[in-house]
Amino acid sequence: MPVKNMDKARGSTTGRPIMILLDMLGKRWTLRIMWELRDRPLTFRDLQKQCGDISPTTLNSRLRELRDFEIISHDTGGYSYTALGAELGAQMTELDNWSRKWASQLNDSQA
Amino acid sequence: MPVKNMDKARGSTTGRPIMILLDMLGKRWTLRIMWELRDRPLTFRDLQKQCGDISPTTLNSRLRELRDFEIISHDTGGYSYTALGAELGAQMTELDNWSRKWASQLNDSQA
DNA sequence: TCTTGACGCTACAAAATATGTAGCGTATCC
DNA sequence: GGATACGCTACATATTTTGTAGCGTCAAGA
Repeated sequence: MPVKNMDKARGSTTGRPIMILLDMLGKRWTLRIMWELRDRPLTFRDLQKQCGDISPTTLNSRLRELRDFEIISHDTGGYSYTALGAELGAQMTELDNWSRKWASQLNDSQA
Repeated sequence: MPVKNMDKARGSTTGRPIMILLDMLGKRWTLRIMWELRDRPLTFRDLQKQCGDISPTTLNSRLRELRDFEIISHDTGGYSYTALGAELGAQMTELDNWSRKWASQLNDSQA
């Protein structure tokens, strides 16, 4: 089942939600932005600082996409997850857990 | 705790595992490749077909990175997850579940 | 043995995407 | 009204990705 207003997603002609999601998350900085928002709202400038060397052009373009898809929203407190976005944000924590395990195993195999 | 041989990750100077992971997954096609491998091994050419219009240059570069990080391996059957990679692959299923919920909610809010 | 097919790639110029710096317009606080 | 923080936009440069072509290896079949 294709999704409305998701037609222009980069890598997908099917319109399948997972393809649209993978396409969006696969753009540079998108996952990082989701990660940085994991436990508090951040302003545009906060995000620039947290992400180090992201350009404002790119940051704005990612934030717009995340807003269009209702994963984040913007109000006076800054940018933060929507209710549904928070569930995706929770996956960031899973990735963090996995990455720690991964790092220790890689160190072992190189010891 | 920085990770050995992860120094050249694009977006991160810290060497923190999560940063390296987000950086890798944030490159175009990496998530898609992980997704396509979710329930069977695929050859290089299978992956090209499944991914539609990925260029062999990019595919090779992503596969190399995933192999270097021991997330996938390559043998006579094709490319497939390592044991640890499979745990990351399982997250792909979570993303799929989330994306379906997301799609139906987006459709509602646009109805 | 010759050919056909699949395999995993590499080369390289062109196109798309991201960067870095500068700075604009608005609002708020003193 | 001067200083500060806000969310951006402009635009030339740099990096990344694409698309097409094709190479070298191997194994099966005629």
